Amino acid sequence: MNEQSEDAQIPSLTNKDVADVLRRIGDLLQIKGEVIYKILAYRKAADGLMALARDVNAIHSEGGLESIPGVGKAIAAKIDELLTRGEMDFYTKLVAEVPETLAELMAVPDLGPKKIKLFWQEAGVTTLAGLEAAVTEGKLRELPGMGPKSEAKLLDGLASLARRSGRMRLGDATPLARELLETLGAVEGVERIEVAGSLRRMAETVGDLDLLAAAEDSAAALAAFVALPRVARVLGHGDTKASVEFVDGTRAQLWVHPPARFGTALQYATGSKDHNVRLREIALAKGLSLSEHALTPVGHDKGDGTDGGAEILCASEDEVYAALGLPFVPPELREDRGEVAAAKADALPKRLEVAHIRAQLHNHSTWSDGRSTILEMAEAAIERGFAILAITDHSGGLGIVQGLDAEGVIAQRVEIAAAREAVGNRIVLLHGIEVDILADGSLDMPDEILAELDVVVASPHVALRQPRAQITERLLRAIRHPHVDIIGHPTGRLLGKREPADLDMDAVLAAAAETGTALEINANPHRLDLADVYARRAIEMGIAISINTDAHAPEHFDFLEYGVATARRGWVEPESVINTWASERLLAWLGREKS
DNA sequence: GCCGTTTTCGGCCCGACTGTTTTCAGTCG
Repeated sequence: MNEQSEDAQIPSLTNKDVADVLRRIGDLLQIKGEVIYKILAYRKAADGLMALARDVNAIHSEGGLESIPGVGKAIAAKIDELLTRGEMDFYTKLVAEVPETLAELMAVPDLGPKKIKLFWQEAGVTTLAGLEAAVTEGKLRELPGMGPKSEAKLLDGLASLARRSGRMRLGDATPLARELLETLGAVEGVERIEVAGSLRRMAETVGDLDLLAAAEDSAAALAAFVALPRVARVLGHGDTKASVEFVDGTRAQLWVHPPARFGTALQYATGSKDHNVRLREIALAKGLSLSEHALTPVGHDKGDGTDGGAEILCASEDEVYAALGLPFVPPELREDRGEVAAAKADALPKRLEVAHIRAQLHNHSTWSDGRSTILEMAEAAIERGFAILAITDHSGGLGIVQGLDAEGVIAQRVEIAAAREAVGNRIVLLHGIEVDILADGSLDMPDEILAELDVVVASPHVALRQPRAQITERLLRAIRHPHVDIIGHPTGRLLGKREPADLDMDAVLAAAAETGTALEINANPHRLDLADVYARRAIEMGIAISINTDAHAPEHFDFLEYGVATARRGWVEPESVINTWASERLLAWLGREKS
């Protein structure tokens, strides 16, 4: 267990808390007018903390802060101060100089550090409310670079900020993007169209939708894009790209490039920014400058137009990576988390595919909160080609959900048997349970019942806000329980709604590794729990991963692609995922004696 | 402020778009 907060004065800070402070420092320094690279360093350090699979407090107590990517001597000293004293002198002095609330203005679209500084110093604007008042009262009108359009843009931006509810979940963005691809793909002259950006990298949440089309003439595609019925406002419309805001506040942009340059353009637009920086470094080492348009020999005069033959055009991303001497790097890995080095060494993870998943081990029926009968779920699973389906209804302690008690489980056997009869040898139907991990760490079902079930998924549902020591101990008890095969959605997070439980993940992962208990990547797009970074650390520790859709109805099996994507982003290979195993092997594993 | 099969110092992307500009500044990705 993590020793911390012995001094009750100092609140325990999460990785996100520390990252937020660093990010705010970056914003305030930028408003102050500090050199851009110092600002970028703070943001990079914040990113490094967010990508961490370990608790920063644990790393701190080991003296390893500088091992965090983007954290060097200076930032490490500042984090140390923050974690040790709960305060950071540098930050205290900074906010005395630059009002802390100015950082929130950075979220206003089309408002950046220069204007914020101007408004602050010349008009006393320090808050969002103050900005709105200043615009409305015309106080900003006479400032340099301001005009009527800029005023209107600020009011628009403020309204848009108030409307926007943060980032979209992958599961919401994907169907929307597919619809857009279909519509825009049908536009005359569009030869190809793809999603790009964080959506193509299958990040768990997406800020806006990036689309990229290949066409010789960009005008038609861009015109169709800004004329989409769901467009509320056109934010920009140029020769090669346009950006819009939909009626629901979602923002989207479309780039159009010639087909011969589609590869570099797609690579560029997919990012991540840091991955692209790595690639450009490699390109430069080869005497090439990489842009969205082409690979251009350094020194090549782009201005005179007479020497254009020297450009290397790439119609596909394969060609871009090949030109750099690298194998294709799948988009999900492009986060600058070591994938470029792995590509160089030809050591990229084996790619997990949806088709590798043969078993679904966490599913519900009408016996708890599912919408379909056991047989309906089984038939749907057969249709999708699964070899094994486990029905794992909730145990009773959930309160809101009508779950099963011991008698209910026994009664359910009859229907399981009937369903097995009906499906014959078309699928292996397992009788399992999703047993609740109660607030005290005990399981909501007698051991003798659990012992007889084919699969036991143990999940936390209630009291997720317990203090770290308590909720961690609770999970550890479940992990060590002899009959628990899989821990379902281990942190209990709901994207955009509920923060993950304050778990000591080091302890959780160590216990899972020691006992051979599998950890779930829950593919429900509201959860995606474990998150990619933890999944990656889990497989490094030899922990078995189970990817499950937690289906409450047949169509929920479609969530599988999100779970698989999360696993890929965690560098998980097929072998580490028990759902990919041959049936005999998986059944033997489920029937094993735990250590 | 970070980082290194290109460096312990000198890089760290730069082009598109908009609005205010008569030649450029700010923002964004």
